[in-house]
Amino acid sequence: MVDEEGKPHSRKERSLIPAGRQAKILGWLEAQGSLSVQELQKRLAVSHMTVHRDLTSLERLGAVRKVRGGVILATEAPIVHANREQQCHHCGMLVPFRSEVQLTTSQKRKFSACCPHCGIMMMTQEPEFAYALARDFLHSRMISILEASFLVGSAVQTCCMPSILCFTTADEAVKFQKGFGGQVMEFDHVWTFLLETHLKDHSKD
Amino acid sequence: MVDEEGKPHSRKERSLIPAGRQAKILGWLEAQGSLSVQELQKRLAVSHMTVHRDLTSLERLGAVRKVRGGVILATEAPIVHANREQQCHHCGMLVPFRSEVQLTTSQKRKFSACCPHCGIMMMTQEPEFAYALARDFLHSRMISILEASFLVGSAVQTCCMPSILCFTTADEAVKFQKGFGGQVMEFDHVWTFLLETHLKDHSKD
DNA sequence: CCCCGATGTTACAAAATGTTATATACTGTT
DNA sequence: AACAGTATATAACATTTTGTAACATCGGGG
Repeated sequence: MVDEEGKPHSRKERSLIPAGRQAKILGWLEAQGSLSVQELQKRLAVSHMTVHRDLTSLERLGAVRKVRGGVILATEAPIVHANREQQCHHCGMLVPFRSEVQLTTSQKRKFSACCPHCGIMMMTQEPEFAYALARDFLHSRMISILEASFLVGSAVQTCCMPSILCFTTADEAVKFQKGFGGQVMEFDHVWTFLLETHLKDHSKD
Repeated sequence: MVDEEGKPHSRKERSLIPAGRQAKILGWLEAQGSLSVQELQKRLAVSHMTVHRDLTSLERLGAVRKVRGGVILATEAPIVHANREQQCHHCGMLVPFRSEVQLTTSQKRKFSACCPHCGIMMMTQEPEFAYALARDFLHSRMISILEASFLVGSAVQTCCMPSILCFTTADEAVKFQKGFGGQVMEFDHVWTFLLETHLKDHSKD
């Protein structure tokens, strides 16, 4: 890359070290959601390969997601994970598409659970899980488990007992409850409910 | 290649990467419900083909529905996500896991439909289809479509309109109806209902 | 001096985009 | 209803852009 100064390999006046560049990239991303490699190349005044190397580092850290043409924040990445033959990290059964829960640790490591029951239990036992997605029972969307509403103990059985179904809104949970019974709960409520249930179970023996 | 003003292939300063464009489209759709291809072409400053390609991507993810002239939000979130890359033989969309229908001809040839709507329409038009399985909406089992009960026009939208959900028993269909409305029908009833609907459409003249 | 890490350069394959041509659906007129 | 005219969608192709790999260059530290 030849510029005003001249020489192709003029690196002397780089204002930023790699860590500084990457911090800047993250800051910009927070502000605008996505950035193109072209744009970054210009802003940082480095070659496109250096940009790619920075992005690869950030991606390894789990902070961003490389997409063709640039980067987006990892938190905005579309969930397009194919449902492979994956085992629940709590009970070991194969994860059904319908009730899948994806958990992410603070170090961005990913785990799967077979249903909200196992997913929330994993969260109670491992504070590492900062973040989790659950699949909405009606629409099959993945939604934040913290925002979801749940129907506990309805007539619709899932893999684990009591069955816990996940809904995007409390309204839909209530509508479903009309036909199939059970108890509508928010996340915190399910959390304490499960803890109590399992404590009871354990103290029985 | 022409240069000066009207260069056919001048893409120099694209401000957004594909992922960014698609995010914008979704954002706008959230705000206004529908957008024309023309409008998007202008706003994003790309060719209509690029708009079409973006919309096709989003449609494959299940986020939007392409209609002639533009795109609408798949508001009540269509049941998304195909496990495999299989197309409905009736409408061509990717077959969602949730509402899949498998049809078998008397010569044992197999076809897929995206939902009971398309599946039953295929059966009305092709007497070859001796046999079909549909996926139960609650339990995700495949059951004989002839034995199933259906809930037509409930508040839960699927890929095609009116939405048709498939249940193993009429009892479950009725329970579901309590919360989400619609009309419970057996197979024959759905068959005539669909024929009437489509005849009406065609014989308006 | 040579090694090592970071960076730039180049080359090439893959993806994205635009252009054009053609098929398909709408519109309005008769 | 039939027709032509218009707009939109799709397909095929050419060009540009991008990603990756391999290698070259710079600068610092033993």
